[in-house]
Amino acid sequence: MAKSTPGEAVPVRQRGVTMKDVAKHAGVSRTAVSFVLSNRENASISEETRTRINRAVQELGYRPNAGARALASRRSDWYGIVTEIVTAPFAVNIIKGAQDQAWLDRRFLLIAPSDQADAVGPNQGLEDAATEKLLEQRVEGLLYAATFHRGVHVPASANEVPTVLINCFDADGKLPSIVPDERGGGRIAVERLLQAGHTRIGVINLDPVIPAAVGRLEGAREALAVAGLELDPELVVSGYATADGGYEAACRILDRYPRQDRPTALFCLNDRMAMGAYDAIKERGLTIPGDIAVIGFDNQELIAAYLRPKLTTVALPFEKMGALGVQTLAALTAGQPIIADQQLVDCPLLERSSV
Amino acid sequence: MAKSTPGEAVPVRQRGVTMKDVAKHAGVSRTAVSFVLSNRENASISEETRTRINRAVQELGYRPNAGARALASRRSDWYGIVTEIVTAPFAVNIIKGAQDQAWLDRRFLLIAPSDQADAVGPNQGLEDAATEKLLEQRVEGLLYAATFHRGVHVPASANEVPTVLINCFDADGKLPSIVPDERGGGRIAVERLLQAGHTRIGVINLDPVIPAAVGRLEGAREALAVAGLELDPELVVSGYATADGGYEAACRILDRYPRQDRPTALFCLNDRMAMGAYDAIKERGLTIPGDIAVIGFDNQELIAAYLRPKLTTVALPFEKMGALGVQTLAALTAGQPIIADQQLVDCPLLERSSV
DNA sequence: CGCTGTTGGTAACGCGCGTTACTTGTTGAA
DNA sequence: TTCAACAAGTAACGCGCGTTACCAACAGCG
Repeated sequence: MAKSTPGEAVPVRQRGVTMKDVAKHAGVSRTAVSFVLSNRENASISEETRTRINRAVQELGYRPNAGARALASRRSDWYGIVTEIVTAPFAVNIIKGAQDQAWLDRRFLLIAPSDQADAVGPNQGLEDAATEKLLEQRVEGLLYAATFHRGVHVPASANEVPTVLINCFDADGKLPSIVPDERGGGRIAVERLLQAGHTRIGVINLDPVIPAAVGRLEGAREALAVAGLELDPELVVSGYATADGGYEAACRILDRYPRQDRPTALFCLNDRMAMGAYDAIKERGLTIPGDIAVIGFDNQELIAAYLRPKLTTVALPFEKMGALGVQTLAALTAGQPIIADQQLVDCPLLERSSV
Repeated sequence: MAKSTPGEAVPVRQRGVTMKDVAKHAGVSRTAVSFVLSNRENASISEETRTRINRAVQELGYRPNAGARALASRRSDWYGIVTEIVTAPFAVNIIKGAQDQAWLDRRFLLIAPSDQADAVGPNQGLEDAATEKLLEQRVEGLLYAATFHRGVHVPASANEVPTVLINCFDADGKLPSIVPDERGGGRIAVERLLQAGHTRIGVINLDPVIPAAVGRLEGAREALAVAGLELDPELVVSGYATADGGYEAACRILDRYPRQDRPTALFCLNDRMAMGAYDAIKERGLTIPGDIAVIGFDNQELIAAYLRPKLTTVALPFEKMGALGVQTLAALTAGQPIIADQQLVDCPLLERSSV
């Protein structure tokens, strides 16, 4: 492999070229090479030897050894992220956002999978396996990312390096976290419906105890209050967070009232349920948004963008949360104090065609 | 941080505990500690000092430094994967499969993002950035993973370490790859429809030139041939690989024939198009699978499992391909010869309710 | 002329660990 | 009693690099 084909344009990389080789080839000391490669300000190297060294680097195809560099400099430029997202990729854009940001900062993001059970539960032992592995790699900071917004307990060893939680928060309230502004999202959704003239709005709710449900519903109430309205408890129905759950909940709401009392809009607290609601509405010969407007939450692209009509929904800012997580971590590792224990990220409204 | 609270049950980890500290604490040489920790067979250490060392490790909360170990032993236990999947997470289960397998093998998978343009195109320069970074980390092997089955060019530097392609293949035909058995998938889909009694089958095709379309269609033809049937070219319509594309294509097929000549089943070459086909069918007052059976491809969970009725489809074996990629890479790095240039992985049929 | 400051480098140490070569103490057989 | 064989460990080197301390040559200045 990597045979030296004569006449090749690309520099032939030899395996195992070290700084020493570069130094010899350039006729200087290894120290000089190190100085040039790390662009030291105060080191005095003449322009001529500098170019000679750079040429040697090119000719030999030298590639720095990140591990050795980390060992000597005592900084790895690595962050670690522990996440169940690899297992349940709903929120994979968190990883994308974090990756991109880390890449921009010239840092490596080590991704370690955690079983969902591990991340939530108090079961010590297995729980720390991923964290432990990351610390063995001498990551300079840790991120924990969850697929859905909730409280978690992180392993104790996370205290050893700066740590930031993404899309979840520390149940013990000690670590900084990045979470979606559920309330703002709920507010903006209902505001949109109000603006379209709807005053009788049905809500298809999630399990009422989870942070997402609590926040989004609270936001909905706020928006109604501003318009001088109240949320009719009868119009709020809960169901399983699935298409079937949404279908059933929508059926209950739609069939409960005579035509003139029927809600003219449905706020579905996630897109999967909206998907089911679509079916219930269409089955009854009603049109979207003509007879019933529908607004979702989550912006699960595969659903929202492909439903017919396309679903207007509130987006969970996964990518932004990932990026912000890395930025916060960078600030922390740079020694800056924690800004806030819980940073809220906007959930923007995505207008499509269902309102 | 990590303050020593007296009376704490958990061992208090001190930052920067090294083997030397462990050795001192146990009253032995650092070499002895190294021998014990790496479980050397031929090293002779008495059972008593062995336990003494292990105790010291516990008490001090020693954690090995993976980087230093890699430097000294000249093996990193790291694989790198370059992928656009982080950007377009459709095939994220490839990463999951690879991760899990690597984790089982006690190896770390470094994930580096590649822009889609980079991975395909011949644009040198930026193209290699991810690969270069990974090689700087001294990964022992490289994986390249694509979101959809196609030919790619990998950067030249990939030659320096064993390399395996996942869900794509080397356009130059030099590197081993893991790809889905599209033809087998097409065959099994049509076999299922034939078995259910359908003989007049419409096909909603993708862009006819991509490997997925070619293979799946070929498989469909094979299955029909076994039953003594031929694929009616008129029944094959292409469209954009979206729900809208599927909707339009399905409309064309459904409206073209009088009722008795209408196909009784649709083979949609991906699930998104099946989603659109559902709408076209329902709009015409037809039922699934009563009037028209539908079978998809890809098993995009968010769609297939939530459509009503749930979509029977052929799964792309992302997770398996990821795992097999790592296994193949492990074999290669262990010095075994390449088994085949292109390993096909089965696409299993997932029975739901649309046939 | 001696002195100081600057330019352009180099020698040498250590990061944390794997590994080889070597030492010491003990046992058993000749 | 002597010597080989083994058990139980240690000293020392080097992996590839960052970094500090040092050195030589030369210019400028009084």
